[in-house]
Amino acid sequence: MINKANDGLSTRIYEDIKQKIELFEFKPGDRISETTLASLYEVSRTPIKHSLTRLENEELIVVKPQIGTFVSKIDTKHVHEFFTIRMLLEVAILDEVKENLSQKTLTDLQNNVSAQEQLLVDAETNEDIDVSRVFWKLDNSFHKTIFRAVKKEFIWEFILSQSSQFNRFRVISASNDIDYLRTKVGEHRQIMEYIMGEVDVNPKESYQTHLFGQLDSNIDHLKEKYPDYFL
Amino acid sequence: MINKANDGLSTRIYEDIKQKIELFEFKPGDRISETTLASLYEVSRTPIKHSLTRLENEELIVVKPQIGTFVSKIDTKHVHEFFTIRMLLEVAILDEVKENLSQKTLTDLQNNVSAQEQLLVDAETNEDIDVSRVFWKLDNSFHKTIFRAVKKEFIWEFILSQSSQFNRFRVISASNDIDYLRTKVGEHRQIMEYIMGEVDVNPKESYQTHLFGQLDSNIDHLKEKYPDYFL
DNA sequence: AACTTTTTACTGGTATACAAGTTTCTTACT
DNA sequence: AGTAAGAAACTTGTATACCAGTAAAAAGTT
Repeated sequence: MINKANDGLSTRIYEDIKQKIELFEFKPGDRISETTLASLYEVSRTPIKHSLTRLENEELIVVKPQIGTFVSKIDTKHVHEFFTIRMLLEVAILDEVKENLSQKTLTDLQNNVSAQEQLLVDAETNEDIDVSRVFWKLDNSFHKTIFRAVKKEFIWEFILSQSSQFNRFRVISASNDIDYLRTKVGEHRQIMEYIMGEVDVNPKESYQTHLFGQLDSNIDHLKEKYPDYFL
Repeated sequence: MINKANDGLSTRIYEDIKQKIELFEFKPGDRISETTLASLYEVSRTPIKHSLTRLENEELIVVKPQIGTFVSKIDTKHVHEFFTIRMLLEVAILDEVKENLSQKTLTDLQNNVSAQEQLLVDAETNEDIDVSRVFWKLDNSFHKTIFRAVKKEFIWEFILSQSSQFNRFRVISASNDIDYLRTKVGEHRQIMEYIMGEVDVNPKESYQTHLFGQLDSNIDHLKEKYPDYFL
């Protein structure tokens, strides 16, 4: 293998494998041996092992010595916990956002939510658009805007850095269940209206009631549909 | 989120190096080459590299290809951000704790805070006791109790798993500044009294005011004392 | 046929040799 | 002495060979 002055042969491989896992090209439970990957990428086992170590730390794979390396199954308990932490952090800053609401933040949020709602309408009549991909891009932007409004983007960055496990869950959720997206959009509108002072009820309550209920029923539904993907 | 991993050679080495870094046996900025470590532990570079990869993911070391491997300097921005997230999560559940306060939780917290306050008294008259070590053990127990009270221990476990960077800061803080500990104990009593309903003021406000101020002045003080340890 | 033993192929863990880039010291020249 | 070119001593990155343990297929035994 030619060495092309890279600071990142193993980094590129790491990112590629990670993407394959998150897009279910490598499915939960799949065996991915070091030698197989080495011949796939036409490198030796060394950079592969380096990549796998990082993926193991993110719990996207499980290495069983002398037995094999496997794509980890999705731990729904972890998904639920991640979701809880993410919710707590966001709700925790909402009042601060409300107090420091700038015009720019407001229009950003309004435009974003409008785009989300329009996407749902378009999805009804047009099968072609990649609803999932577009939605999660808007979703990411929505939440980042909120944290940026109080100069705490780092919290959102932190959440993203911990979301490897959740990402897979998100992919199979959104791609098949438009009702799930509808609930998320409703949630976003609710958050925005709370920030704008149009409603007084703290979103934390509704999170805890029907939104977590929605998450749990979604988990149950996906467990039936893809029983092999879950722990 | 904690990686249990295999209890193998490289895992033991990983934990040993990690401890050496957190206890400043390997100081921020120190060069720790793979070959040096290999001869130190009397193994080859392979398991060393495996360990270093994991430490690199936790940002406890920085690897510069073809140049060297260095113990990372403490990023005070990260410490501040970590502290913010930790505070937000804890404050976010306080009201829930207050509503579901059990007798056991209450006595656990009271005993814990009493032990902390007694420790401060003892520290005045007895130079021998390892104040730092005892305090942080009590501190850990205090916070874990709070999260357990609402069946959310996983949040505290999550916080701990992200605390590598913060741990080093904690070590040099506590070992030299009893005033810092005094503030922390006061903070703990305040949290407990809020949960007990004895005071109505939400601890979030006091966090934001003098406790974060205390943190910042502590950072400044440590930066003067150990200029080489910080970024 | 059913059970036990042995072989074989595969796995990740480790040690080692070499490649490629950086730094530092040495050497040669002015 | 001062400067610049060059050799030598580092560094981590990668490839490869071998080790130890697992598991399943193959062979032997009853």
